[in-house]
This record gives sequence, C-alpha cells and structure tokens, in this order.
Amino acid sequence: MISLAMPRPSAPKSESTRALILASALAAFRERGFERVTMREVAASAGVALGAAYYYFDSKDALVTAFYEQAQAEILPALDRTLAQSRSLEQRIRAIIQHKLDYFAPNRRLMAALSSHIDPQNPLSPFSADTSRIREQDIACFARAVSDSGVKLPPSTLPYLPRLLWLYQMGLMLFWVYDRSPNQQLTTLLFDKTLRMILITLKLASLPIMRPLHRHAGDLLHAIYDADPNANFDQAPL
Amino acid sequence: MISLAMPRPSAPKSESTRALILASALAAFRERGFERVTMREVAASAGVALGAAYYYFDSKDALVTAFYEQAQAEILPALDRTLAQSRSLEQRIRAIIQHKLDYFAPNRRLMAALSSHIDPQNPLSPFSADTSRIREQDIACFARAVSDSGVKLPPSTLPYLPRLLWLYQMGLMLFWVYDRSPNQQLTTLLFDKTLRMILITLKLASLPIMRPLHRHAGDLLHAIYDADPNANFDQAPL
DNA sequence: GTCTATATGGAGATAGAC
DNA sequence: GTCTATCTCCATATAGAC
Repeated sequence: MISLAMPRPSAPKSESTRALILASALAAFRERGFERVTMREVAASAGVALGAAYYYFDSKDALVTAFYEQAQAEILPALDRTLAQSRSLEQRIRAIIQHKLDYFAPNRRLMAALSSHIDPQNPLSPFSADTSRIREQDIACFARAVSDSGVKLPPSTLPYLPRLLWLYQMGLMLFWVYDRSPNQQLTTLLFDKTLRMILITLKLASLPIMRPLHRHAGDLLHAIYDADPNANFDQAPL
Repeated sequence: MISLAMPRPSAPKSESTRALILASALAAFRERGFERVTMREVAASAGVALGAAYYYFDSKDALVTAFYEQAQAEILPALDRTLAQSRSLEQRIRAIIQHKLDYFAPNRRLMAALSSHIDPQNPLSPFSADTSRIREQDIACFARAVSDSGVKLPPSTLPYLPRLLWLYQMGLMLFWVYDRSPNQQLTTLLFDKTLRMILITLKLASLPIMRPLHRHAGDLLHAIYDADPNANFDQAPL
C-alpha cells in the first residue's frame, strides 16, 4: 500500500484557481464572443499567468468542455425532478430539451465553439469517447422519458429510440446555435413542429403499412449502433 | 467608355500560378491531412513565396473552397447526362449522390475541413451567401430529379422537396467524412437504407392519415424557407 | 497586377522557480 | 503540485519591388 493518498476526491487546494479561470473565461466569452477572446486575456482577467491557464485547461476549447460538464451536472437533477412528475412522452421530451435551451441561452454564442468539433476522434466532440459519460447520462434521460410512456414500436427499433431522440436534440441545438431570428423564434417553431410530427409518427408506426419501414430501420440501426467494435475501424486522425 | 478591358474573362496571365498553388495544396492535403499542412509548405512545394499563396487565396480555408468550386464545375455536366437518361426518382437521387461520393473519395479527409464551418455567416459555410451559387446549382439538380418523376405531395410541401433532398445529401456526406468503417461501408448502408425509406415515405405520403403531418410540415417549411428576409435578423457575428 | 520579404499577434509547449 | 517566464510555430497582414 503506497499511501492513503485519496482522502478528498478533489482537494480544495487550488480548485478555486481553476474555478476562477473558468469563470473569468465564461464571462469574457459571453461578453465578447469565444473567437475574439484570447487565452492571454482569460489569464489576465483571472489574474494569473498564461501558463497557469494552460495548466488547468489543455486548450482554449477545453474551457468549453469544462463548461459543458459543469452544465450537465447542474441540469441533471432538475431533469430528474421533471421526469418524476411522470407526464406524457411529449411533455417529457419537451421539458428535457426546453430546460437545456433555457439553461444554455445566456451562453448561446459559446455553444458555437462546441459545435465545430464533429469528428468523433476529437476529444471535444459530443460524439467522442472522452465525452461518453455526459452523452450516456443524457441518453439515459431520454430512456426514462420513453419508459412506461406506452410507446409502441417493434423490438427491432424500440431500443434505439432514446439514442435517436438524443440525436434529434443535438440537431435541434445545432440549429439553435446559429439561429439569428429574433429571440431564436425559428428554433421554437422547429422544435414545436418537429416534436409534434415525431409523436404523430410514433403513433402511426404501429400500422401494418409501416412494416417495410421498420425492417429497413431495424437493419440500419443495428449496423450503426451495434457494430462489432473490433471490426478494423480506421483509427487514423483523418 | 473607359476601355474594352474584358476581352478574356480570365487572362491566362498567371492563372497557371493559381492552379499550381491549388494543385500543390491538394496533393499535400491528400498526403498529410489538411490540419498538418502549413501554408508555408503549400507555398514552398509550389515554388512561390508565402505571400503569393495568400495573393491568390485569402486563407487556408479558401483553398478548400476553391477545390469545392472546381469540383462542382466538373461534376455538374456528368449529372446533367445522368439526369437526361430519365430514370426513376430513386435511381436519379442515387446517381447524383453516389457520383459525388465517388468524385470526392480521394479527397475525403479534406472534406472534413469544409464541414467544420456550419455557421451561415462564415463565407466558407455550405449555407453562406457566398456559396449560394454552388448551393443553388446543386439544389437545381434535385429539382430536376423530382420533376416529372410522378411524386405526389400536397402543394404546401412539394416545392421544398428539392431543398430537403439537398439537406439529406449534406447530412449523408457529413456522416461519410467521419466514417472510419472499412471502405466507408457504414455510409453505403446508411445511404441505401435511408433512401429506400424516403421513397417509401413519399409513397405513403398521399394516404389520408398523413394529413396532420402535412399541415405541420407545410407550416414549418414555409416559416423556415420563405421567412421575410427583412425581418430583423441578427447580423452580429455570434 | 504579381509577387517577395518581413512583421504581427496568438495558440500552445516547456523549463524550471517555488 | 502550482505557477511564471519564455519560446516556437503558424496563419495572416503589409510594405513595397518588379
């Protein structure tokens, strides 16, 4: 036994410095936009040297990831409460996504930085292995929203519904980030209309005429999500 | 009359230099990946000074745009021929998209650079005003594929079908760019399955039960695509 | 108009002080 | 472990030669 060296998971030693740097950065980003803010300014406004900022955050983008993680931690409990009030699937999904839009609204411009990394090999990507914890938590929310909601889907597609809803959320937020309409009203409309259409489609899905669609969807989803991870996928950085 | 100063639309003066720089850049990108290649290397391998490269191309990204424009010019005639052989809607769409995938395959990694600009305000974005000419040409292809194909859709949604198909194509290519499966076989499957599903859905669309979907879709599409451009949209750079 | 030489400013890396 | 000072490399800008 080397030592009992993990009594406090995150020693408050200088956790405060980290928090200070992050807070300064977010304030600057909100005020002047992510692109225009330099790491030098972040460090200066936090009262530390440039190297200190890089000691706590590997890159400028890492600040965004930290914000994203912090946000997730703050949002989850609220979603738990909302889901507990067991309402309809539509109301549950609406509540989940709307809560996130509201939460992120003050930092909407900052989210643009997040959305520029789509490559799953990029650690900052919402699809990367590094962000899988956040992603899984998020998908779990949709899984709870689906459970005991009475959705009727064949077993070949039902298991993928939470992941598809998560993907829907990501697409919606991507639109929102770049939505310049007054008060992002286009996003509101897109959200409302597409969600209604999804719910209608889920109801129609049990009709016999939809059978061929299910077959194709099931095949595709299985191949994409349950692909053998040992298949020789290319690990080169593009 | 100042002068007859436009006899040759693009004087071959040193159009060749431009072509040389572009070719050198593309070769380097193919070989070592867009990110790892510096403008210095591009200039050096073309045998010109750094400034010369910037004289012809405003930025490193502009090289990608130039490639994209060149590609579009080379692809269009081929698509014209394909569409003239008036086949079914499915075969037409399949031919259009497959031709692009084949054409871009050698430069697939380069396309990743294109896809990192989603912001419509970014000149390099496929959704920007600057790339509207390419975009419109591309959408026109899908419009021709739809025309006289016998698709039955209500007048509230039919006019948007070409644009939706274009969007479908963009999404598919985004997936393709980051698809590390052997020979991008996952993309092939995604393409095949989703296209079949789209065609089935278009056939089912005339059923009366689909009426509520059409209403929502029509409202949404009208708001998104036919929005008053004079509405006070935010022009700030995020 | 074409192009070279040189300058600027920022992201990220690192050596070592404490 | 925490942080400062300094360094490298690059995209991009610009002055001016031809």
